[in-house]
This record gives sequence, structure tokens and C-alpha cells, in this order.
Amino acid sequence: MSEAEKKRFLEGVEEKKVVKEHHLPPLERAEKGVVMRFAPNPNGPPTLGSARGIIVNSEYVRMYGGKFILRFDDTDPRTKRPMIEAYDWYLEDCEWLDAKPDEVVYASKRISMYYDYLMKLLEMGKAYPCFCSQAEFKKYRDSGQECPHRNTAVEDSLEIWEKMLEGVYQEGEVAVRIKTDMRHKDPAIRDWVAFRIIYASHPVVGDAYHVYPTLDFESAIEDHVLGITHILRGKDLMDSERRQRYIYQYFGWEYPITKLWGKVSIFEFGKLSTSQLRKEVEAGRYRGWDDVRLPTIKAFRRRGFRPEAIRKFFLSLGVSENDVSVSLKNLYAENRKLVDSEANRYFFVADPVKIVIEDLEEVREVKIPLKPGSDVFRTLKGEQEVYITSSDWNRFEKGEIFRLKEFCNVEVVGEGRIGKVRFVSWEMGEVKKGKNIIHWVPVSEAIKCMVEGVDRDCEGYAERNAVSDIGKVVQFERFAFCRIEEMDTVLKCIYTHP
RNA sequence: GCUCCGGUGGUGUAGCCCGGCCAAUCAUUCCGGCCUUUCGAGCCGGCGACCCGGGUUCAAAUCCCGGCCGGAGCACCA
Repeated sequence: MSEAEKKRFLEGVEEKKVVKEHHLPPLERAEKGVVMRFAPNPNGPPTLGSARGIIVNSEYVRMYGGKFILRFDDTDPRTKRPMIEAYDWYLEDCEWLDAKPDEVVYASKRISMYYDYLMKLLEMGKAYPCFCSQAEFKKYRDSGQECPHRNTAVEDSLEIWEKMLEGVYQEGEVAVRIKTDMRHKDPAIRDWVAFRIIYASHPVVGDAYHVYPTLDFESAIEDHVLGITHILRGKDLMDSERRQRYIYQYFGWEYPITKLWGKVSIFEFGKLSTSQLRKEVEAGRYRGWDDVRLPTIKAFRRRGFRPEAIRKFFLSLGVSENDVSVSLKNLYAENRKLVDSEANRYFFVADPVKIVIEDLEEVREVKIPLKPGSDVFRTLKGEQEVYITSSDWNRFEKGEIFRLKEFCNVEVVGEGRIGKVRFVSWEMGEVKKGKNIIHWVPVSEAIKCMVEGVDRDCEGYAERNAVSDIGKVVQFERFAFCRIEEMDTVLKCIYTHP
């Protein structure tokens, strides 16, 4: 190998390492640091989808240095009404995901600032109050014509605006539009609404306002005021940029660098909107917001996932503009890598069958490593009556020999719900490795155990040693990784992943 | 209908801007084998992709045109 080849070989190896660490693609003009934001509407709890925004934005800030801002875009107290509890949930989940925001902004608390900027636009003649109904305006938009209100004189505009704030008008009677270009080739851009009247109490600011900005206006102003340098937003908000650029142009501001990404759908959860989720949870179809079956961060926390696994999972998805549909199996794989070496092993027998060992020579104390290769042991009583899972029991034929792991070998002599087996020997010898070695729980030491699962819940018996790992993720051998939640009358566990 | 954006193995992803070193990267899934007194994991091996058609070029995953498929916006929602 020549020197040059060696060098290239080495460089090649390094490049591969970079990919493995899930580095994000570089950002344009980010050398001096970045200011980025994640801007949810807290109308429900953070979900896996939110996690992507939190993680990728914060990761870029980590890469380049700068500031990560959490901004609540909560400017619609009716259609997308915020949930007061959700504000704190976002804060908690950001921290848990190792993305504590440097600054937290509530749009609803800054509404008067948006008024100030709007007033300037009205004075410049770049915005106007419009009395068209939605349907009427649609006609103008579709045909590319200007509506009659577009040419309202500045003084009149300001006067109408004042009256709006005073509460003279009804909801839907008047709205303020930003002038763009009624002949813009994309109808979605034509004179969009910046403020509308909503007489509904807001969870944060109550009845302080009834003239609310739309997302496009609020976001445009905030991104400038906060000094946002780079925006990551969903493809669905692509037109927002085109709309908002008009405001930047009017004020002579520089628009942040934007990057679009496609939407993620998680194979196992399908398409679930926050509003949809909220309806179902409030209808009582789930145990709560942290139900294992839900794609909320709360649920993943409760299941015992490591934040680092979730970070890696989303970082590996990158920031492409394609819509992606990805399986949770990838997340499981990431989490398993972190949890596998630390989780203690225990026996949990789901759907139990009691078996009686005839001719058992003696009751023995059985020692089993807490985890593979460990020299710390747990002990189980090797006694005559034990539970095994029915799926194991059912596959054995009469006369077949199997091994109760680390205990003894037995031979099947009977059939049915209470199984009869006969003691054969202590040592492994006669049992083939693998398949016929099964887990078990001694009847006298069994504790009732419930595992709240994704597809179904499982009931059975766990060895009592598991009680010492409350709060931790353990592996129930030949079952799954689970987090032990609490012990009351039964041991309550949550399914983590296979 | 109008406007816009995408399309690389089963699933994600790199490469595309600046064409050749791409008989295409990495991860995950799946299938074999080894190892292991569980299952993952680990190790070894395997299957498997540039949407289609033209064009430009000595050379196209990469550039251009057309088509097809998918997604989004056209809300006084975010």
C-alpha cells in the first residue's frame, strides 16, 4: 500500500465514524454561532414529533454554539386552544431530552408588542383592515383581484384598528391583512391575515385581549426580535416563509436562513394529530397522557427510555425534505444498546402454569447472576412447585426433557393445567443448549406481576428479587425489557421494548 | 383546479449544489452460521436500491426536459 493509499484508507475510516455518530449536515453561515428556536403550540403534550424539533434544533446549537429558545406560539385561544398544563410539560420534556432552553418565550404575553409592529405597517400602508367575509375574500384571492378595503386610507385604517381594539366589532367582522401581491402566482401568498378578533378567554392571559395575531405574523416578528439566525420548519410551513418575507422586506430586516424538513410518521403509531390525541385521552380511551400506547414523551419516559436513545434516533433521521415513515424498532435498537449492559435480569412468568416436580431429590438454593457474566447473584428457591409460562409448557411433549434455568432438568410426565414432571438430573449435560432452557418462578417466592404493554397487558408471577429494582429498567428474561414502576398488592411494570 | 416540494434496498440515511474515485455509504429489519445456561447484544456471512422515458456528455444517482407516483399550501389553525 502506498503512502497515499494509506492516507485515503485512514480518512475513509474516519468518515465512517462520523456517520456513526449521527452528525447533522452543516448549516450555512453558522460559523459564528446560531440562535434557533423550537416553537410549539402547547395544545397538547409533547410527542415524539415534538422531540424531533427539540432535539435537532438543540443539537445544532450545541454544534455551533449559541442559543436555544423555546417559544410558545399560543395565539389562538379557540381553534388551537392551549392546554395550561402543557406549558410545563414542554419545559420538563426539553430538560429531560437534554435540551434545556436558554430562553423561554410566551407569544401570548407579548401581544401588545405585535400591536406596535402592526401599527407601523398600517402607517406605512402595508397592512389594512378588511371587512370581507372569508368567502368573499376567497373570490378575490382566486381571481387575483384586489378587494375594496385594500385602498383604505391610512388614517381610516388606524381608526378602524383602534375600534377593533376597543371591541367595537364582532368576531369575523373585520380582520387585518398584510399587503403582498394579489397577482402573486401562488394564491396562498396573496394578502394574508395578520390579526383577527377572537372573544375567547386565553389560558395564560385570560380576557386581556380579543385581537390575536395569526401564527404568520407572530412568528415573523418574533424571529426577528429574538435574533433567530436559522429556522428549521416543516415543509407544510413552506408558504409561511414566502408570506413572512413581505414583512421583512417592509421593515428592511434580514430573513433567517431556513431549512425545511418532511414530516415523520412513526410506523407503529400511524398519523396522530395532537388535537386527535387530546380528544381520545379526554374521552378516557387511555389511562392518561403517559399511557404506554401513546406517542407522548411522557409515555416514553415512563417506559424507561433513555433520552440519549431518543436523541440518536432522531439525529439518524437527518433533516431531509422527504416525508419519512420510520419504525420504532430503530428506537428500540438505540435504547437497547444503552440499557442492555445495565439492566438486571429477572424471571417473570407470563400466563403461568404450575408444575410439580416428582422425585425432586432436595430443595436447593439456586444462584443466578444478576446479569450475564456478573459475579453478583440473586437467589431463588429450587423447590417442588414452580411456575412456567404456558407457551413453554404447551410446546413440550410427553417424555421430553427440559431445563429450569440454573436449577435442574425435568421430564414431562403429565399434561394439562397443572403439569406433572419428573426430576431427571441437576447438571446441564442432557439438555441441549438454547431452546429447552426456560425461566421459572418458585411458587413460594412468586409475587403477582402486571405488565402494562403496548399490544396487550400481561399478568403472571415474577421472582420477588425484582422488587429491589423499583424505578429501574430490567430485563425479564425471555420476555422483554420492562421498567418496574411500583409494588403495592402486585408488582406493576411497564413494557419498554423487546 | 392553482401553487410549491419531494422520489436511493423492507425502513431510514449518505452521495446530488461543484458529473467520473458510486459495479453507491452507514444504520436498522430480515435470513443463515458462530458464541452464550435467557432474550437482546457481539462476531462472521447473505438478500436487497439510484421512479420511468428521453436529452446533454467521452462519462449521469448527480445536469436539462417530459411523464408517473407521493406530500404540502391555497383558513380570520398552528
